Amino acid sequence: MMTSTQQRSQTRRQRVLDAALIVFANHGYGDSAIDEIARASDTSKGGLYFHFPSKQALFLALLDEASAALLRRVERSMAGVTDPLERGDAALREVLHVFGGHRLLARLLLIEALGAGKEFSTKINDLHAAFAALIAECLDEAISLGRIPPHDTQTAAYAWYGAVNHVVLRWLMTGEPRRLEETYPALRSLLLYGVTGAPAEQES
Amino acid sequence: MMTSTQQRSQTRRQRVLDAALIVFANHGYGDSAIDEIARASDTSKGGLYFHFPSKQALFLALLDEASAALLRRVERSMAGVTDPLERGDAALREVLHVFGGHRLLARLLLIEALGAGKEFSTKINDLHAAFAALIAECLDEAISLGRIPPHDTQTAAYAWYGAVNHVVLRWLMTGEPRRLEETYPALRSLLLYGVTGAPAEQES
Amino acid sequence: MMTSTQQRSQTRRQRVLDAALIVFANHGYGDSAIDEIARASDTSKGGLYFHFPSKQALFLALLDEASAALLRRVERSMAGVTDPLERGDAALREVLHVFGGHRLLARLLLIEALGAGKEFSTKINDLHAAFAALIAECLDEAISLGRIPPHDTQTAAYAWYGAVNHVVLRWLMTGEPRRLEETYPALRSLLLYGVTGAPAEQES
Amino acid sequence: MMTSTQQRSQTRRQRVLDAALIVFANHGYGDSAIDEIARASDTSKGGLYFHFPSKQALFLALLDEASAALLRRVERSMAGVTDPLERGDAALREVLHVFGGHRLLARLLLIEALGAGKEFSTKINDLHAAFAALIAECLDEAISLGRIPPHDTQTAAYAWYGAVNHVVLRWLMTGEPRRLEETYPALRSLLLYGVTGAPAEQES
DNA sequence: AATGAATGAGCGTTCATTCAT
DNA sequence: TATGAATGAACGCTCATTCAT
Repeated sequence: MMTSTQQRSQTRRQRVLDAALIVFANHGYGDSAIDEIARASDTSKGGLYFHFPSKQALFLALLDEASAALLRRVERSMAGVTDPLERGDAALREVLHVFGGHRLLARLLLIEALGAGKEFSTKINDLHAAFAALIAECLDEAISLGRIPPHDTQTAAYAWYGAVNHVVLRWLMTGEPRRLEETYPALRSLLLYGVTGAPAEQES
Repeated sequence: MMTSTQQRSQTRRQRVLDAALIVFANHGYGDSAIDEIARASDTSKGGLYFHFPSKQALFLALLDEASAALLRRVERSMAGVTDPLERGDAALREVLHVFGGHRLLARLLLIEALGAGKEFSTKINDLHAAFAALIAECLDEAISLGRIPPHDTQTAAYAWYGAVNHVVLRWLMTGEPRRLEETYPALRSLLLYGVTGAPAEQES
Repeated sequence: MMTSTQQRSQTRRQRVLDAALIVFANHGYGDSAIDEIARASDTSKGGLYFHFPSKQALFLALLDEASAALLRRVERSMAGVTDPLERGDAALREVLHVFGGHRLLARLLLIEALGAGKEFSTKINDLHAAFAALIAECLDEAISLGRIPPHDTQTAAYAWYGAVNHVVLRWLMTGEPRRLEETYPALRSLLLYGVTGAPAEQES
Repeated sequence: MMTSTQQRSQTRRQRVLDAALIVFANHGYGDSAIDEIARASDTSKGGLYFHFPSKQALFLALLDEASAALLRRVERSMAGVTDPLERGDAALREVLHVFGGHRLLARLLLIEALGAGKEFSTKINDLHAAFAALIAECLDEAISLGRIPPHDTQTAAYAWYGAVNHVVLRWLMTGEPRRLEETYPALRSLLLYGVTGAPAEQES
């Protein structure tokens, strides 16, 4: 049970994280000033430093939270879907849905976290690896079920995620297409059947 | 005909660009000091500023040069290949080959240029768009030849490039696989046939 | 009521202004380094920038303060003197007295502020205009009282102030005369009666 | 007799001085770049340094030339005028005439030369002293002729010149009055008779 | 817990001057 | 004589971090 003091502390901590998302996602890590985040969280610089020991730690905490939120939602959308390929499909839909609804989250994870320096690579690596594991698991299960032929599921999983990411990136940087989720059919088709398309329906 | 003074000037300009690639690719744009680039090019800071009016201009010139070199090589590898799908295949091989042989180039274009700030988005957008156009052209031609079914070639082209990029990214950040070009078969298969694999030979 | 923190902050702000007067007046605006002003105020560079957003702003604040102080003293010396010509006389005495006692203030306002660039012209213009207005007011009143004949009081007022300034300038640059206030009789006579001297007493 | 090579050298030297007047008068000493003067004189930086050993030397040469030209014209206008007070009057008219027709010269001598640093004070002092000597000589002669009563001619001469300067300054900084020479009557009256005006015409 | 004044290392940029050609 | 590439010291300013209150 939390005392009200602890609650207020948590609230403020969250306010800082919220502001940090906005500021970091808009200016990038290097061009974001602690001052601005403090101002945006209605806190003083000293207050911010009470909750986070350094700018780096704040950014890492933000990446942690953002990655975890994204993964949680994707995992939940996959839970309960028994067919492995449909599970991958659910992941695809959810990624597009989440990023499509959280432009800032997308900017943070796909753009700003990358160029922020080696200190953060690990975090981003972890996220990529977690996603790849999620997808690779689907593929491996599909293979073991004989639904798809065996292949290098590691590389395929990374490629799968990269394809999605890059489409999100285009949306972030050019604004096209207007609604990110419009890309779902094309992505689904490419990932399932490649550019050569679905196999001709049997029974010609 | 060039005077020897002009020749030395060009040489020095190139030395600066070479050093800039190394420094920017290793530390990122924000964490690279002009001082360090000057030192690495065996030049004075003032000398560097004689050739490039600002840090930003230097980075942009480097991005220009790197993008152009990459595109040139990929386009050359596609030239003369008549079959559109084989042309895409050639592009895939060449991208893996170039990046596999130029880790710094890969870091610069895939990692550091992204997070360096809005001023550089345009340049990176241009590169992405140029690649997408190259691939979309292959796909469109393949469609018009009846080799593959019609679909959203824009999105597919971005996804195609994104899949490749992300595999390169894994290689850059984790070192796996040891030789980037090992990913070629898996990527080729995924892009052509998706995760469901090549259609069973038809035996017409 | 001020907290002691705020008090110390005000103190430090004033220390910076004091040091700025010394440094700017001795080296001129362009040749004064912010570092030196910081050192002279027993402050860090960052501390200085906390109180003044730029070198220019610091110089402007200093000009503001110095101009206001000078004007305030001259206006006070004129207050309560009913005869307009005696009021002008009081202004003359006070200007010589203030500048004679504040060599740095004189250097700042008469020498360094002029050549510091167009950004500061406005400030100096304002000071000149305020002085001219003060004098022109005396002259206009004297005219309306019939004490002196009507003439171009604007130009006369600027000339009046210019005559004084230039004598101060000589004192600043050559050190002559030793005590600036020695110039009072000659200036008074020139301004009142010109080089042709006082009219022969009328003995009505 | 000059060889054509020497002539060309003199020409170029003069071109540099002409450009320097424009650039220094417009930006001030500190904010003028040697580069810009070189460009404005259709010369290279190295070429400029052939004629003048340093920026300081160039500025000094320019001040020398400008001061000498001004003094020469004023002295010529006074030559041949026998009445000492009319000689002062001629000087006044000529100063207003020269500055009124050479805004850049006026800026250079009255504004930019002052704040340019201690190195140039001597030059400006010399100019002021020369002017004061010119005026003081008139006054002394007028006194010895009994035309005006004896007084501190040194201070009066400086004040005389300062009054004129300040009116020129107002014209430079505010643009008023439109034609500088319009200030002549007011200045003449002030300098001759002071603010109390011409002695009442005899025979009232 | 929170404030905000203060610190100081570090950076991008400028520019008078030099010098090989 | 003249060119312009090169030098390097110096400067204004920023900002993550600290700390007295």
